[in-house]
Amino acid sequence: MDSDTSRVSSRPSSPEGDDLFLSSVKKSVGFSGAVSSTQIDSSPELRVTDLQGVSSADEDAVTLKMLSKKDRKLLSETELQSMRLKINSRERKRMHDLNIAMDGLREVMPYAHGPSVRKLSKIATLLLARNYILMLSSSLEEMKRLVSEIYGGGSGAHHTSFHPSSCGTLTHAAGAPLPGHHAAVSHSSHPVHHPLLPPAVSTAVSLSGPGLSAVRPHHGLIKAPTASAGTLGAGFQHWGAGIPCPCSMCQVPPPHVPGMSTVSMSRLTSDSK
DNA sequence: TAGGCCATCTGGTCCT
DNA sequence: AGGACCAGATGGCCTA
Repeated sequence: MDSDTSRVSSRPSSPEGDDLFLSSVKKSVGFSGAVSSTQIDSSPELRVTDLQGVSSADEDAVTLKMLSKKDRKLLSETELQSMRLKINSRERKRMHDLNIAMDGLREVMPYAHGPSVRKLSKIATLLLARNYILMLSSSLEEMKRLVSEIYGGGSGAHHTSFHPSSCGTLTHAAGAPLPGHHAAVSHSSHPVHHPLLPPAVSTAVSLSGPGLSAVRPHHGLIKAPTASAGTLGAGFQHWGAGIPCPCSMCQVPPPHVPGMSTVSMSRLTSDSK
């Protein structure tokens, strides 16, 4: 959702000017080593976004990286510079890939897409994604429960016939939402259709959530979370209709929404050492 | 002008 | 050894 056109265009997350920079560097600097690596990389005009095409510099960097740290101290300015440039290039590429992934996440988020809409910030994207996943998980659970009640014939229709319609699940599709609930959501300019709900109960996934109070609302697109937004850890919040209901009946933990601690990221676990 | 967001550089650490 | 990952620092752009 590259909605922030002005910003995106003026400051693309993807280094598209690699070739241009490469040529400019070759021209103006020529890898003579006359300019420090800091100067080269920091200068907008001389920024080298991808030096992997520079075979000579690359070879130097590879060769130099085989040397010990002691040896590196003895390296010439040019050699160190080449090394730095290559490392910087890799880091840029890594961050570029991260931004691509972030854009991909934005695209699937229930948020207004369009050239006139500002792009979600990274933190907002992550938090919205989290809330969205929680909402979907809750909805799925509710679906399962409903299906089991319908076809299972169980007597435990604990609240199929009566339940706050604000829960925003299929159970309440025919009901009118509670005023309070909707008031809490109402990103009315960016309605989001609940993936499991008919348009009549479509809702919006709010960014309000743990830590979000510190996130600046995106320039009017995202209403600043109200003080009513509690912590997710204490239970689901009423981010809005369609958001997991906090009532005792609905407050079923999502079918194992993997928290950060359980995500199979060896890196994360190893970091706790 | 202040503050938010971002890209980039950089040095360090960890993993393969 | 080489690369990935991370976090701090820095500076630019944009909006309120």
